[in-house]
Amino acid sequence: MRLTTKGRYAVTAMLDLAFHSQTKPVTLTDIANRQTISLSYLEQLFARLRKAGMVKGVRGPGGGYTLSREAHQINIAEIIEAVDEPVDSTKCGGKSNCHNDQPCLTHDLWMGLSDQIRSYLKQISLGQLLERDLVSEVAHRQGQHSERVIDTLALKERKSA
Amino acid sequence: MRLTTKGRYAVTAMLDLAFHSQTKPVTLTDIANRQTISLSYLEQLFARLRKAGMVKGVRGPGGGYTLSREAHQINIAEIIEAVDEPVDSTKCGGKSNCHNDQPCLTHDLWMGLSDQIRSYLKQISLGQLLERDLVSEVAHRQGQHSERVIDTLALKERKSA
DNA sequence: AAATACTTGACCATTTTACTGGGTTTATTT
DNA sequence: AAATAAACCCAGTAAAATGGTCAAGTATTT
Repeated sequence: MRLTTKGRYAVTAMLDLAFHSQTKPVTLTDIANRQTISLSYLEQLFARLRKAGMVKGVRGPGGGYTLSREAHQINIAEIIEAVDEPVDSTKCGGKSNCHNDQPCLTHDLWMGLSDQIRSYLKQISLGQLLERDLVSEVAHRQGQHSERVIDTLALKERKSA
Repeated sequence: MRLTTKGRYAVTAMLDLAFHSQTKPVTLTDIANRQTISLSYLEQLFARLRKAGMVKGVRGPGGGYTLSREAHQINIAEIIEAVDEPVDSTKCGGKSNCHNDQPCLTHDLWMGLSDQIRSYLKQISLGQLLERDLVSEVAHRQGQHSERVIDTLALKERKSA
């Protein structure tokens, strides 16, 4: 499990999509404008998200993207893994001749950590992120009330329309 | 909190150091050989780890590096943060004029996740990683007994001497 | 003094990231 | 039917990060 800006872009875009696609598909152009991510980069990311079966593309005017599952059925780990190239982090490439090499031991220790993080992110759904749990937590960190955060989202929706 | 190969290298090297520096300082050359990391790259990493106060350099013949704290007093999060350039992941650079921008809202949602991961890694010490907890967990995943894993470490120590 | 070992800085190749720009298909709207 | 709006596709590419090299130091111990 790697955590890079790429994964953050993907999660950000999915959050935006989950929030705005309640009624109708959302165009990548809209997401690009709201989140200040380049359109073509979003296309790359969504090509992977689509192949991973997390979003559905609707062509033609009035089209865009929608979640192919409910927001609570999509977890953060799978979003990140969908866009992240699976890097072979072993030196030996997983060859079985590597049983007694110390690099592979420490590598395994690291992988153990990585797995812990993955399973943690697997427990968190897009829906949860949007709902009170983390929103209110963030709001608290910012010394705001969660109503205000929600208002902010609604405000932006109108502004970008 | 980013999780990249750089952080993995640092944790790997610190694990090696913690294990081999029980009695005397360990040279970066030794770590480089055992872990197949380039010496110069290790030098870069350890320069940061030293500035972060996690290791001490001992100059002169017989010198090398030692932990400046006990292995149980060093957590994984601080190792990673020591070598990771703190990337400003906000678009607005944390300016206060950004209160109502949605990029900052989703950014904050992401940061909330990131904080969770950080605090998780903060709970895990180098010492724990070396001891039974995670070693046996890894050994279990590999279908081995932990004795065998420990043996592997000892084996390498002799081999590289 | 000599050997060892850390320090520092400049440099560089490769890979990944993030983006640009050109298409093509599909579906809607007029 | 024509225009249009959108996904979808693909080749290229600039910028950044990664991982590494080289060289000239400085400090310490023997």
